[in-house]
Amino acid sequence: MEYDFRRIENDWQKKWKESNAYKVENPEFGKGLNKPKYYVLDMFPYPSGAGLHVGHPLGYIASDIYSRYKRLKGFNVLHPMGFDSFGLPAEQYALDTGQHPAETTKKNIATFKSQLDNIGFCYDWEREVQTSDPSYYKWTQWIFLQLFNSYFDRTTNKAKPISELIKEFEAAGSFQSPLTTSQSFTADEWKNYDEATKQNILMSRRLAFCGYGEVNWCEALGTVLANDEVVNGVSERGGHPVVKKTLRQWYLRITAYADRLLDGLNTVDFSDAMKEMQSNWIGKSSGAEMEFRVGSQESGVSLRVYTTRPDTIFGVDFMVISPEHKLVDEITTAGQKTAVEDYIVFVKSRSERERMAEKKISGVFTGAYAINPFDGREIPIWISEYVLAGYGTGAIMAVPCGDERDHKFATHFNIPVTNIIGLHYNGEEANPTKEATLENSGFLNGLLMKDAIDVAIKAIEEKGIGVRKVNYKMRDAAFSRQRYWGEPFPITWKDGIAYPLSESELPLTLPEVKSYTPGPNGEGPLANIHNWVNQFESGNPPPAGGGRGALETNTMPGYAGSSWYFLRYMDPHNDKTFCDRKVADYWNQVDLYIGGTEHAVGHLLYSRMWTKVLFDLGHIGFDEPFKRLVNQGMIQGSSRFMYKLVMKKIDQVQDDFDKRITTPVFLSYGIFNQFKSGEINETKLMSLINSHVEYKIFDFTTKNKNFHLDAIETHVDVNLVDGLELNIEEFKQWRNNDYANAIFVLEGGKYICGSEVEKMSKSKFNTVNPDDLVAKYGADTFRMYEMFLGPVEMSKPWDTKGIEGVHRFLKKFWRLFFKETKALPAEGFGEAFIVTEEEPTAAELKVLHNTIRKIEQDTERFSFNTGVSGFMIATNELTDLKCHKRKILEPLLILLAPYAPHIAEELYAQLRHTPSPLSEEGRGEVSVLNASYPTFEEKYVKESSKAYPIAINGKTRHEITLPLDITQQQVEETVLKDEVVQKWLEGKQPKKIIYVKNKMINVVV
RNA sequence: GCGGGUGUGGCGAAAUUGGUAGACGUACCAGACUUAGGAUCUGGCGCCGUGAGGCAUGGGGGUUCGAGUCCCUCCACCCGCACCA
Repeated sequence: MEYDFRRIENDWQKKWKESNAYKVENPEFGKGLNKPKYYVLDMFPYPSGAGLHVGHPLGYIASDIYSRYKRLKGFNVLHPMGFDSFGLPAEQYALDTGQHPAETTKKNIATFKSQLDNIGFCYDWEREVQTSDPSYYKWTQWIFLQLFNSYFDRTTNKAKPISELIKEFEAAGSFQSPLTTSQSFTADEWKNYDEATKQNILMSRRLAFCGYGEVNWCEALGTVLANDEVVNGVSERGGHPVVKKTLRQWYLRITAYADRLLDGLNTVDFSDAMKEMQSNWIGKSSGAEMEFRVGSQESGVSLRVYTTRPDTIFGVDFMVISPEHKLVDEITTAGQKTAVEDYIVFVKSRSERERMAEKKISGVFTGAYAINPFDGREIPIWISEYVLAGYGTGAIMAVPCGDERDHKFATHFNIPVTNIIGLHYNGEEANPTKEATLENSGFLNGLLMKDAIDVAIKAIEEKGIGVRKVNYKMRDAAFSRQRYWGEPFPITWKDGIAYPLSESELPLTLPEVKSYTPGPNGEGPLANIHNWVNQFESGNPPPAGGGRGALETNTMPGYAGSSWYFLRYMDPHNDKTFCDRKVADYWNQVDLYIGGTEHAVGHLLYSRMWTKVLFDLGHIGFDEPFKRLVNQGMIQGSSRFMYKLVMKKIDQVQDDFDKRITTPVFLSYGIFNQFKSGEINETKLMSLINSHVEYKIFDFTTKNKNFHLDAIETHVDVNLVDGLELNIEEFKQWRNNDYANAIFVLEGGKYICGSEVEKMSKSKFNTVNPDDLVAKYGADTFRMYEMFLGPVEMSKPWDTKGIEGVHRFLKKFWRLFFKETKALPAEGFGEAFIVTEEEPTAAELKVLHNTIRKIEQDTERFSFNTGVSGFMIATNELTDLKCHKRKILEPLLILLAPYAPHIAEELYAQLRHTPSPLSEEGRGEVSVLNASYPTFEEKYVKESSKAYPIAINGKTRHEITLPLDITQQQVEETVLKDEVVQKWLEGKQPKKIIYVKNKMINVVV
């Protein structure tokens, strides 16, 4: 009987669904309370219109194997899936086509789900979450209100309800609480403030707050973006230009958590690269902030700088302030006014991108001088782009002998350099060392720089001109978007004061709209829906109405819903709370989180922060969401190119003269290269083409001087190419027979394509759809092949070619159970089934137990590629042994079940002599899903002897089989007696014989 | 520039602690069985060499009885950050 994967996979997927085989119970409701829990999570997908390609399931398959493995190992495994279904593309699509984002999202989710189900994942779909579902975003809004109603208490480093801050203000004013806004007040003053003042002060302390600030505005998308959504000065999605703009926005006070986000990295198992990316993003540095008096004593103007190297204070040769600095106008002298103004104009004329692209040194002198507080030196103050307004104080003290940029600047503008590190500075380039002994440095002379840092800070503090200070690169996260397709803020505004909706009013659902175009003044589309915006305004009947003002018209960003979804899976249908505390305590942290590196600084930081807030407020019992993170590599596309002949007008780069060629002509890769290199000229090429066809394909001759022949590279669908060879017949039918008459200039009778590794995308025609592969080879083959490609963490280009090998393996595995005959015997499967009840031999048991050990180890350490190879080896060996014994095959099936669940389930059922698919009675009881993992037993794989490699001076020359319990002396005797060894010794006496038990023997001459 | 990663046959890759480099699979070559093969099976397959043997894990150096693995140095490619004071 043949391995009929289509029938098997259909049957079992249906059965599993009917029997709810993947249902996961929470302990309260189910049995199995005594099982330990294990939580495996995939980064849920954004359901794009393009559907899944073969790159997506890589991580899903790995997590699915691991989940199934853990289940067989006796764990209660939570392995859910859902959809991150709010977001820009659906809305952009709505703008273009008028289709409601909810509609397209629904359609896309259906596609994704069917694609995922095809592959046979063990998700409990009853736990599915969709971030755009009101029953889900009700709780996203609820968590937002927690953030809104909390502040970060610096003394305990924890979030606390804002009501406690109010109590504190009422009792003691602002003085108890360090780091208040610039204004400080007494308890009495607080009580006398009007409501607006009070609310303003409170707003400046909330974890989710609204304020004015510079944001990344993307005109093309009509919205602001968070810092991690801007890449190289353009939007991550779409690559549109992004500019700085001051707007009223919501923010998350993630900076308050900077230290805890950093410290938390020590408690989780993430890759070094991932931890590094996150800590770079947070960008903590410590040093001092200090004031320099500008000009004379009487001026009263001072310049505040931030430095990590206060030890270099005597090496300050100039100051630099950013072009946007507040003091620019104030300190610029009359003489420098024009120069400074010109420079500011120049800076403003350049976009962020240009600024990044060319790093030329530029700057201008203000004419003003600052005074070094320790030696009274006059220090010129310059303006330059290389000092950023957004970091530190927007001003620096420049120490050219120790800082590369300062040095370049000094050299460029001929500013004299003070050397405070003696021979460590060579006059040519800066030396940023901390190990040098200070010179020319007043009271710091003779100190090692790294020790002087602290001494200097103390001196600065004693003088009252500055303080020790920690700085972060990370900014508070912009949390509002001027879009429709996102969670509405449960906030109304009245007289400039934000009022939260009450919990019972959630979810605040999105209104139906007809148009998705933005509202006035950079507001989102919701601003146009007046009924909706004013639903809580007086005029509407209570309780909703009541004069509470207009709703906030921004919506939350894409990362809102994904910042806590892992909690909702635990308790997805709870309508009393986002996740019951007892349930959260049971499932606890995600034990294993699998996803791509692209979320290193966005999603991961946000969800870590939200977890910490929910922890601080007592809603959950852990403050890191993900115990272990594994990053799957990206599967790149392997693009294929064809070379199409075109006519180009002389001097014209772009062309549309294709029309002049009446029949498309494609050059094979080699011909194309020869043509490009000039080995083949136009005339020769024409003759090559004409030898293929009798008719003329050009409506003019190449003699026409205004035109010349050229060939351009175009993508061709990788699915039409076998390796590099184009399937010409299939190609002719591509795109509705567009190329039915195309002419191909071949090499060696074949059309060879060019190739290149690129990102997998529809526009490059290099995507491969898992559905096609599943249809052709089956889900089990597909799963195992994806794993067989290489280590999960590694990026690699997709190549369909090797899939045959994995498929052959499964067929061979099948033949351990069934005789392969053409037709099904009339009675059914019985005839072909060749499994026996015989006792296994030692050799067979050895194969089995070696395999148990290998698969278990490889699965544990995420080495699925070698795991698959382990199955192949076992199958090859058992085939050679002609082993068809149940006692060997049954445990083997359990090992295989996580990797290839369908075939394992089918054969497991066959072993139990039940008809397949299972009869009603048998269902559930015999499923391989509920089997228990076989136990490795050392005794079956123990050897009594080993074929030792014999090396002479480290080079393997020979092999001798020796018992394992042999002594060094016996080894030496046996080895020296050996003829081959004698030959290599050439009569000399060995200096030493190294014997490593069970490894090797080395004879040193 | 800084940080992280990777470099092994024609290709994807193995080698878990320093111990027979190239498992497993593809591709390719030869053969068997077949009306047929995109089925299956057998054998070969790092490079040079008829052979003995020599050379091989990006290059160079080192430690060691022994190095793909450890150390130093250089090179290439990929990813992330990029004037962060």
